[in-house]
Amino acid sequence: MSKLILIDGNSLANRAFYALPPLSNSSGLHTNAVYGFTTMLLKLLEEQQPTHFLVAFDAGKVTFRHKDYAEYKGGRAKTPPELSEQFPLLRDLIRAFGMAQFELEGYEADDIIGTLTRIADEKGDIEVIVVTGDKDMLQLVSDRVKIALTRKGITEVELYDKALIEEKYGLKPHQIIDLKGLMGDASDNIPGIPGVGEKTALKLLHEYESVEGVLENAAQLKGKMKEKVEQHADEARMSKELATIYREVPLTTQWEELAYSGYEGQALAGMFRKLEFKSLLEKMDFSGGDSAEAGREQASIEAAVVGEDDMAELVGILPQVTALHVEAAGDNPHNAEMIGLALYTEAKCYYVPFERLQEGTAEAEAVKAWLQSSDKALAVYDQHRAEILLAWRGIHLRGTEFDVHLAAYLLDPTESALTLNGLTVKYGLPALKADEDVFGKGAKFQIPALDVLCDYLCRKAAAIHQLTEPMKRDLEESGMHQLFYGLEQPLASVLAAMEEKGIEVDTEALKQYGEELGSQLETIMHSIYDAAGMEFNINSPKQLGEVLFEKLQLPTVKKTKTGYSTDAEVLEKLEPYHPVIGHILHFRTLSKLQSTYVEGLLKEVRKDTGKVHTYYRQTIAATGRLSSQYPNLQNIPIRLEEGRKIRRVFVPSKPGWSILTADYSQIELRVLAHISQDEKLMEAFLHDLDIHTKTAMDVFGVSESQVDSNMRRQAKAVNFGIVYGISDYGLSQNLNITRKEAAQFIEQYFAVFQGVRQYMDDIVRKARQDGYVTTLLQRRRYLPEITASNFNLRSFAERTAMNTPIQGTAADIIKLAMVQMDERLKRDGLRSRMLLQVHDELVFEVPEDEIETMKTAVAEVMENALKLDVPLKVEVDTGSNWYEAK
DNA sequence: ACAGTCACG
DNA sequence: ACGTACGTGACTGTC
Repeated sequence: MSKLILIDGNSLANRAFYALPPLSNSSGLHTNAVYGFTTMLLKLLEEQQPTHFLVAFDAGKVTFRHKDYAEYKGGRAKTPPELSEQFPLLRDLIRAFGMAQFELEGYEADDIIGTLTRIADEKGDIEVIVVTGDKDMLQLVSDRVKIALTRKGITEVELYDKALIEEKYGLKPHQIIDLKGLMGDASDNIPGIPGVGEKTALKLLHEYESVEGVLENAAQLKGKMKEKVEQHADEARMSKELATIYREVPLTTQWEELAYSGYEGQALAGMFRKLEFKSLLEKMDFSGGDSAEAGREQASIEAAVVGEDDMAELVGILPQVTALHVEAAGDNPHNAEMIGLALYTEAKCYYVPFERLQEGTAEAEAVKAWLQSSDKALAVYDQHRAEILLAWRGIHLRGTEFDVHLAAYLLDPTESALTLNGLTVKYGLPALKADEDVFGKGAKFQIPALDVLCDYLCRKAAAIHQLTEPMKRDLEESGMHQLFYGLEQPLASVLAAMEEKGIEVDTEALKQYGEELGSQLETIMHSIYDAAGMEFNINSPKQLGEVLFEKLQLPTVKKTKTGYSTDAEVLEKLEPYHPVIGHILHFRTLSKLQSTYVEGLLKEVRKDTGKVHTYYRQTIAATGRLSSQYPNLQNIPIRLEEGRKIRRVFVPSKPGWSILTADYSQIELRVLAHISQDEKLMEAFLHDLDIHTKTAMDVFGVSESQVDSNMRRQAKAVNFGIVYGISDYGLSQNLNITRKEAAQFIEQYFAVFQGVRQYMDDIVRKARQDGYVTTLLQRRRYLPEITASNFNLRSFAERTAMNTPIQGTAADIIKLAMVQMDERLKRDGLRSRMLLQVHDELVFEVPEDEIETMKTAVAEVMENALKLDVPLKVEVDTGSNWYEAK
């Protein structure tokens, strides 16, 4: 017996679209409907094992139903673009599944399906399952035909046969159209009889069988009901007609064309890769088939653990090694436990437990020398991390030519995982396990048996090798070749060196500061308990909320998902109401300093060196900035004097040396001036004016002497807003003014800085057109949500489109300066060392005799790192610690 | 693991 | 009308 599955394509696509959260691939295509559709198809194939398959689609805007009834489906919301753009993908997907698909101008999918079920009914010897979200289709149910109605979600369906319809409605399948004739259907704009809903309609049908039966017997009805039925008889007849599926569509399709014999793995895998359905790719087994190019099956690879006696063989094959992987346990490479190295050659892969390199044998030394030699071109995964790991063990890795991790970041900086496993999926390479699956996670972390470990790490090295060519191609295609080789890759080594060097912390001073904070906190804590009249955990927002808003009955300003908001903004508004508020604000400030900057920092100081070694993350921030961890040295307090004092504990590592800081002044606004070519803004920087004062003069239309501190403050906020991708709401929040006033400021700003307005308009348009924005150095960020119909998502993407080229170009510039400064220090044989980067600031430690040289050199390098049409300005300062150098 | 809060540019 | 300024990381409390 044959089994035919008929899919109502439009209905299912809609279902999937609204049932699933937004989802898009890296080129900005929305894919949630396609994803839902895919899971549905896979489930049907597995559970039903059909012999025939067809997906039917609606075609043409106007069907015969519109000709009969112009309002048909009127008032229905237009299909959002996020969905309509998925239909072509859906077509491709069905093709990749090897299934028949069909549409016919002037007919809807349900008419095609209705016609096929009629043919099946006549033909006999076949079972049909129709999959749809449309209850009307129940009218097609027969002995041979069942309807699978989607329930919540997408893959869950309820299978209706005659018995179930009888049980649920007490109706025969053909009476479904009578039901709809009476009750109508708001979503298709089918009227029915007003005031008749499902309950009444069913009662009437149980009594009179059909619409016609009800109308004939209208006289027997009572009161309002009688009136309604008589008045709307024509609507009822028409509604029934509209609801009736047309089952005589002139189909030319031959039965054989619907035959389904399964999909071809490579075609489907290719489609999944295009759509970036990573979880499906990983879950499904696409092996088999005759394709020589492996597919995703776990090919067996030649892998060997290098034992003490095998070192000579290893040394022999070193020239053939093309890929290297360094594995260690722990997130922080500065204190991670080394596991070992995997060295890949075309013929065989070698796993080298790290102990092999520490045996002091001639062979071990040869391997170390090889690692440090520039005379090779290896592919690696995360060169920066590998360099740090090896550097702590006295090995200075060189000769790395390509880094698939760093390349993956440039190709899509918003991708959060960037795991090797994820990359193999994306590039259709043999499956690789996730680290978590091999090592376990958190407390369960465990290094597996040697053979498992060897196999896994060798597979990693093989994957790195195989990813290299396609990823280089992609980098080239997106114009980021130079960014990679000229900037990011050299930077990785510069960062590793800075981090390994570390920065000295005066732990005694830090502890003393901690004690002062501790006694102050103690005092404030008691003041708070006294003022509140009770003791509670001030650090608990929940308890604090209860005290302030329930016990003390203070007015609630703002709420969070879970309760009352007690953040600084709220507390500042409450300050006049109760003396406890001021204490709480102060307590918060000091307790933050104590926990994060005293205790937190002390934990990160290495006992052996007395230094902290932050880990700069080069592949985290979507804009191209660095981030800093363990500890984060990019958010050390400065704005408030109390916190700023922390900076005193960051000191030079040698007596008599100084800390030198160099800040870019207004780098983002200068970048904006260059990108937008705005005349006024460029002129301001060409004359090196105080940009906020100048903005105030222009926006408020006053002379320099008339600009008071408040005007300057407001102008400064406007400038910030411009950089962030301005909105009146955001500015109004920041300045505590009304939205209208904020909108006025913005309008006045744009009236003066017309080039900036032009840039903002252009960049958003370009983002919509290309799906991404770029920095001056071609760093790219995709913004799939720029075309969203959801206002919030779209607005966010628009602001990001405005901000990313600015913030990202500033990041490009300081990165360039770092690489150039590193070269400069080497070239001039200076002893000064670069210690930190804080987005627009570099920190060095310098010996006394290099202070003047360095002041000049740093400013020169930073100011000329990239030539813009406005000058870059750098302010340099020195002092005995980070606090004094500013 | 997540939410709330707050430190920085 | 919609409701957020852009980009990060660390700590505490709570579930």
